[in-house]
Amino acid sequence: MSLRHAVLGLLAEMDGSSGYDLMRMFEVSLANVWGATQSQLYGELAKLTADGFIEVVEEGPRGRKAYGVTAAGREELRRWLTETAPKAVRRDEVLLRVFFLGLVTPEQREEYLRGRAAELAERQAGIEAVEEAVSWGEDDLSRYGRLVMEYGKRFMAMRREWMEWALRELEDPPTSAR
Amino acid sequence: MSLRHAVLGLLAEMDGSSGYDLMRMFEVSLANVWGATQSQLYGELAKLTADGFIEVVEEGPRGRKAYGVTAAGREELRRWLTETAPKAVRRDEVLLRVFFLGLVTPEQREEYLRGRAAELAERQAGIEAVEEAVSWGEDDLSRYGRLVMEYGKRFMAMRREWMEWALRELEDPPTSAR
DNA sequence: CAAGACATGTAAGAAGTTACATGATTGG
DNA sequence: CCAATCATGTAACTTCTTACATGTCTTG
Repeated sequence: MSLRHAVLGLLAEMDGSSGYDLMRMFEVSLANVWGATQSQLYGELAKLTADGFIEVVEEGPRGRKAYGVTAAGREELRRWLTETAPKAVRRDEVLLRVFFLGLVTPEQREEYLRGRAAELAERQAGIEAVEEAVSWGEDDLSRYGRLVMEYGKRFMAMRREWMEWALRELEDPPTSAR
Repeated sequence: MSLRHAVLGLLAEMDGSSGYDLMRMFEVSLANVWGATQSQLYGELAKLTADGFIEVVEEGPRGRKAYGVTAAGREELRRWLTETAPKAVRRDEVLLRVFFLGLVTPEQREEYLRGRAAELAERQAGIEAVEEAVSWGEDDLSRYGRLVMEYGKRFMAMRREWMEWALRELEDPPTSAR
């Protein structure tokens, strides 16, 4: 139930946001760590309201609802952060496919890895664009967002290096039984 | 629908496996790239059979069913590998929480990062145990499994380094506005 | 003969995806 | 005035998780 806490956390740091505001936040800053669709977000806002963790603090034009975290919501967030352990979900379709690369031709293997490397380069460019666009302040979200951003950079660099290594490995296999 | 293809791929490389066999395979070799529960696996086997992608090739003791991939299954696998693009799911609860580290005390922040680092060390030990236990041959699964294993090692090393960096960063913040 | 491994399944519910559906406000 | 952006929601479907349920074979 992490989407719930992602919403709660975001709202705790940006009180008075609307679903639409949060959606953009998910797109730019949270995209790399926890994705959410618009549909999911609005649904979760409704559930959080029903559960008393957030409330509508203001209604604006176009039906805009600004939400705020309640005391119960803050407590829930604290509980989540300090009393529950994150579970590592290990699901990576890119790597899953590497497992089965023996089922295609050598050309397709190489094409695959090169394609993924290209995607990575795109994402790297994307993260750098965000880094420049965002005005990094001294608020908590900026402070910890920077840590996450640095992680993203290291992650992508690591993957790229691995892909280059894997390509070399395919070219020149280290056979013990040549 | 990647679980489907994970099962199909595994079965393509290990024809005649049972649900139980595949389950263990998921636990040891696929655990880091695509997790699956027992329940999901048996369900998927039933669906794959209904769709004609796999078939029961033999029935053994204790109700054991050995499956084999059909021609249609092989074609589906090939199609998936060569004609569809993997989608990068970006969901990492460990990093999500880093985003909200401003909501807890400095002690809790440090405790959090140290705790994750400890978990990582455990996983690293686990992967090394698997590496030693598995008899790496020259078959495809071994060949490409080794690539994935190397990725896992690099991934964990990267995370560990990042955590150490983040801990230093928290201790001694790089404030532009001191 | 008992414990442990082998072996398969079902059911209920939570979470996530995709597509549809609608309408208001604002800036050029 | 029209296009873009703001803004919220619903419905159908798929996928994933957790828990329950049952029974067989092998080995010491």
